[in-house]
Amino acid sequence: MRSNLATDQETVGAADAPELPSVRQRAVLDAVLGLMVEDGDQLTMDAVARRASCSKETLYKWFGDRDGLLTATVQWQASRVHAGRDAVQSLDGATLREHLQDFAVTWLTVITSESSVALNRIAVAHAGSRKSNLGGIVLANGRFAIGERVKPVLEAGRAAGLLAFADSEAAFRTFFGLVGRDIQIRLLLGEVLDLDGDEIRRDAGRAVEQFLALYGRAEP
Amino acid sequence: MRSNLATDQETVGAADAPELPSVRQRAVLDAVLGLMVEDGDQLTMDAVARRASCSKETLYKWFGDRDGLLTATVQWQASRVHAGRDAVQSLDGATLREHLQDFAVTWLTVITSESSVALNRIAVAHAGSRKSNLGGIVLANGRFAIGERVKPVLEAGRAAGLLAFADSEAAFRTFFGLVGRDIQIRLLLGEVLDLDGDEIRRDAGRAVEQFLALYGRAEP
DNA sequence: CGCGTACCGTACCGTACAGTACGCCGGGTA
DNA sequence: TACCCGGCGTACTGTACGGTACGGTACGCG
Repeated sequence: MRSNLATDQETVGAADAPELPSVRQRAVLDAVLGLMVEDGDQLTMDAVARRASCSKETLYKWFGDRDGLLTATVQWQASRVHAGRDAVQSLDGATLREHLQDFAVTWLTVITSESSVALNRIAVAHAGSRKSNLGGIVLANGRFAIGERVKPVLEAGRAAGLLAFADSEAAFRTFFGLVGRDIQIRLLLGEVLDLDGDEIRRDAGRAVEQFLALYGRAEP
Repeated sequence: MRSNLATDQETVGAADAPELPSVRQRAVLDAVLGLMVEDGDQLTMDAVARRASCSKETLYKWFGDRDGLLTATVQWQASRVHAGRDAVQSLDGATLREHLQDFAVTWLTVITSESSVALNRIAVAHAGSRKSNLGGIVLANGRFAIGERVKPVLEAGRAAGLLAFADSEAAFRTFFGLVGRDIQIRLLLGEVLDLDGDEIRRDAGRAVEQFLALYGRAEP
């Protein structure tokens, strides 16, 4: 069921069928991303077609309509973010810390990236008008995806006697708050923060320490 | 040239001059708010004029252009949020807790309100395109305004030996994160959360306890 | 070779919406 | 009474943009 029999690509990203885009289609989606980042409101179908050197008719054939194109773009961007799902075993305090640090760094890197900011802006704007659930998709691939990856780690930490909490969702949300703080909303509202790698690592470290201070147990 | 009495209202909310709107103008701005909340993208100048029973020409006369109207609306909404600035004196542990609880409840109430969500959506969407700094205004009246109100309390708490921190801005940002967590982004992206008063109070209480666990000092 | 298919480029259509022009009314002033 | 003038309603203009139609080109296949 893979691509490259260059025949009859159907509408991509249409709600249920996540049928991955062909190479050419991915190029189009990258063009969309590029336009979003450069100038959020210059995202017209004409501009996309020009940038991607394809015809509008092809865009409509592949993606149905403008919303379809945006949806496909969101999913394409999402698909290259959550790379690996890591199995958790044998946690000691150091590896727990390490895992959490990793998550925090990853998350901060994502939300401070230009493409994430641009994408979230589009999705937020879209959420205002009903129809076409871009916001839901972004949430599912961002906030909720990371939650589903972190919670098993937290639970493993609890199983190993390193953490104490009743509700892993609540614990995760606290972690989320400690990591993100006001960063995302400030970026979305147009403030320029540019954190470099060091700053992100420092921030992540602080968040992890605070989280462990709240939920950690003295290691046996 | 002009008799500057109750006549001759100039353009409102034009960048520098915060010249507060007249009663009639406030009614217009309320109409804008109403439209925003009801259906974010139905916010056309025609719709506003119809809703407020005024002519478009008047809108343009008063507010210059669409951005001016939006800006004035944001400022109008902001002006009725931060009601009182409370002088801080004689903090003991209980009143510190109480103050923080108050801030947290206020903030959660604001960010979960429909008008705030709608307004932030507009501002975020606007921040994508340059020109007209709606995002900055929202930040200044939201995130930063609350920060400026909380930090003196934190510093008073430190002066009273109840809190320990080096940087009040950093401490506040942690507080902010603990209070807001993922709520605002989820709402902006279209999730429906509707927290009632009880839930907000519980949430606020948890955040305050966590903050004090991180920054509190055993009271002498 | 002719035929179908996939796609590009461009011209085109309809509509929505920001912004403008103008006629009319009602109330304040003399 | 006459006359301003602020503001209402509505009709109008220009344009940007989503979506469609169509001609032209390259390529694979019988």
